[in-house]
Order: sequence, then C-alpha cells, then structure tokens
Amino acid sequence: MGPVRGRAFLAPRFAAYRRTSEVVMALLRDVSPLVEQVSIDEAYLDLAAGGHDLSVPAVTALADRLRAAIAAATGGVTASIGAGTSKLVAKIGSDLRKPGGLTVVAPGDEQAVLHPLPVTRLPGVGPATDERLRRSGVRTIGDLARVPLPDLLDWFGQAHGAGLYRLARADDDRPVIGEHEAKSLSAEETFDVDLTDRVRLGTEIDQLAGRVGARLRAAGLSARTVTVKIRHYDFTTITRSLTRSQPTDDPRLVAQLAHRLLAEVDTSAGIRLLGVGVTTLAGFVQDDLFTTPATAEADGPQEQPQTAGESPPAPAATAGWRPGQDVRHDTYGAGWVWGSGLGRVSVRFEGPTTPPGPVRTFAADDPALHPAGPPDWAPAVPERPV
DNA sequence: TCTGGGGTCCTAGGACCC
DNA sequence: TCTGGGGTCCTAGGACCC
Repeated sequence: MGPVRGRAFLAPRFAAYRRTSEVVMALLRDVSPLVEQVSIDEAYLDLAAGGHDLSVPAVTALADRLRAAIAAATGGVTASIGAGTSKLVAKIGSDLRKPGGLTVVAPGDEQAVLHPLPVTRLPGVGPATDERLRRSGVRTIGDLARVPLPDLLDWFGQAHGAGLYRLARADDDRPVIGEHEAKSLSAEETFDVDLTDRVRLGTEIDQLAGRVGARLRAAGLSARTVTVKIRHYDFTTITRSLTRSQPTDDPRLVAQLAHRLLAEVDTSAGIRLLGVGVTTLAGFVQDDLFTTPATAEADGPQEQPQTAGESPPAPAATAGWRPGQDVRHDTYGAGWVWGSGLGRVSVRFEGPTTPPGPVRTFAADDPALHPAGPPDWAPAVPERPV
C-alpha cells in the first residue's frame, strides 16, 4: 500500500538491443543452422539439425558453453536456457530459472515438470483464460490435464480448447521454423494529450501511413487491406478496415484509405492513440494499372510523406522524468530456445543490472541515464523501470 | 501496472455465390 | 417461390505474446 512515489521512463535503446541481439543470434547459428527467432530476445534452436549429441549431459554442457560464449561476446549479457523434447518444454524450462538459468528436461519427464506449475505458464494462457479456468477450480497444468476435452472445447472454442488439451499433456510437435513470412505491418502512436483536432489527426495519419509504406517497400511487399486503429480517451479501442482488390505499397494510397476510414469515426471526445496497419500481404506489387504510375517516385525516399526525421519529440527519454526519484534498475531480458531430438532448448538472456542492488536514485543529468560507454550495445540502461 | 509498440491467431456475423 | 447447405471473403473485436 502507500502512495506511489512516482515513476520514470527511461529511453529504451532499441538500436543497442538490436545489435546485442544480432551478436547473440550469430552465436546461436554457430550452434545449429536451424534457428527460429521469435523476437529480439528469444529464439528456438533445433539441436538435431546441428548434429549434436542429444544426451542430457551433452546438452547440459553445450548450454553451459553457450551461456559463457554469450556473456563473453556481449560484455555480460546472461542467457536463460531450457532444453526439452518440444518447444513447449524448452520454453517453459527457460522461464524456470530466469536470470541466467539452465533447465534441461529429460525425455519422459515432461509431464512431471509441467504439472505442478500454474496454468499461466502455458503460452496462450493469459488473464482471460486463467480467469475462466479458475472458475472451474483449475490452477495448475496438472489440474488442466484432468479436464475432459469436451469441457475445454465448450469453454474456449475449437482451436484454443484443443490447444490447451494438448499442451497440458506436453503434446507439442511444432517444428522449429527458420523463416517466417510477415502477415501484417503496422505503426501506431500514443499521444501525450488526447487529440481532437482533425487536421492534426490527419497529419498523424500521413506520418503513420508513410512509415508503413516505407517498410512495405523496403521489404518488397504490398498489401490489399488497410486498417486504422483508434483508441479513444477512455481507452476503448476500435479498428476500421478496408480491402482493395489490388495490393499496393504506395504510402500515399495507404494514407488516403486511412483518411477515409478515420473520417467515419467520431473523434470529438479525444483520441489517445492512432495506428495504421496493412494486412493481406503480397510479395509483389501489382498496382496502379489504372491509376497514376506510383513508380514515378518509387526511388525517392524524399518523396514520401516524411516520417523519419521529425515525429515524436525526442525527449521521450526524459518525458515523465523528474529528478531525484527512486528508480529500480530492471534487467534487459532476452531469450532463446534450441530444439533437438532430445528436444528444443530455450535460451534467454538478460543484461546485467547496471549497478548492483535493486534501487537507485538518479539526478536527471546523471550520466547513467545517457550512457555512452564503450560497448555501446551493452544494455546498461533499463528498459522500463518501475 | 491503469496501459508503449509491434505482432499473431481466432471467432462470429453478414454478404454473396453455387 | 421458398428452402437448404456449403464455401469463401470481408469486417470487427478479443486474447495473447514479447
């Protein structure tokens, strides 16, 4: 209890995280050619594809070497690793001893490891699912394994229900997949102050559409569906979308459609967030057969509704920051999972908490807030202290 | 945690077609 | 004219993940 003393949001250094991520991902690819990158800080490895000895002692030793290599290559980033016969077991294993831990689940031990854990450890069990399960007295994965399939189908529908039924039994044969095709692309922005000004909203749409269009082109993709996302002052969120018969990658066209969608929405009470997204992606552009050739400015980044330079006022770094407040240093978390015939292995890494000890007080000009230290990819700045 | 940004997948209803 | 059934596509929203 007690009053909240205040918070500070420090600038996340995404460029630095990305570089760290690349360093670690390269190490993982040395271990096995089959690496599925799940996010900037998590991946699955298939150890079998790397031709490794899949015995428990061998995998354990390999994981130890990998953790050491990651720490050495990154200046102290720690990795959490889980190994098992499936992605599910590997991932949960990597969560078990989080900062820098290693869990190897021997074949045959899967259910014994899973069943005592709370259902919320399962991927796909969030607050809503947890709540529904609680109402029926289900708290652990073991409890879940005792629920008949028809009940789960009834509560959660076909896909989710059947999925839970299998996961509770550690029944998971999803392969490690090297490359994923993007299904959608989007850009969004939360405003400091709710927006009502239609003109201002219009320029925001242009910028967001410009970002989306630029990324579309950079990836050599085009899209048929444009979606606008609107979060109202009260946090209610709606989407409006529209599908064209032909795909496009033209930022101006994306912006035009987004404007049209926004125009249908009452924004008079205040808009907190605006987003523009595209889906129904195609790998090529078959566009503008009957309209002005978009190729005219295809080569000119300078032509596009300018997005990069200006957008949000840079001081996001210090936006909510007030000097002299307590800041707890978070870790920069990341993870990986390897796969194998023994199973898949999950690895996570976390950055060192810059100063030892959980709480520090900073002055606004404290250099720790704007570290320029030599290994500039080292995660010295917490991503989101509380 | 009263909420940042970028994603994925699923469901349900309606339109439309055969 | 009405009655089905089945399939696909589009739209909107929700749950979840990192």
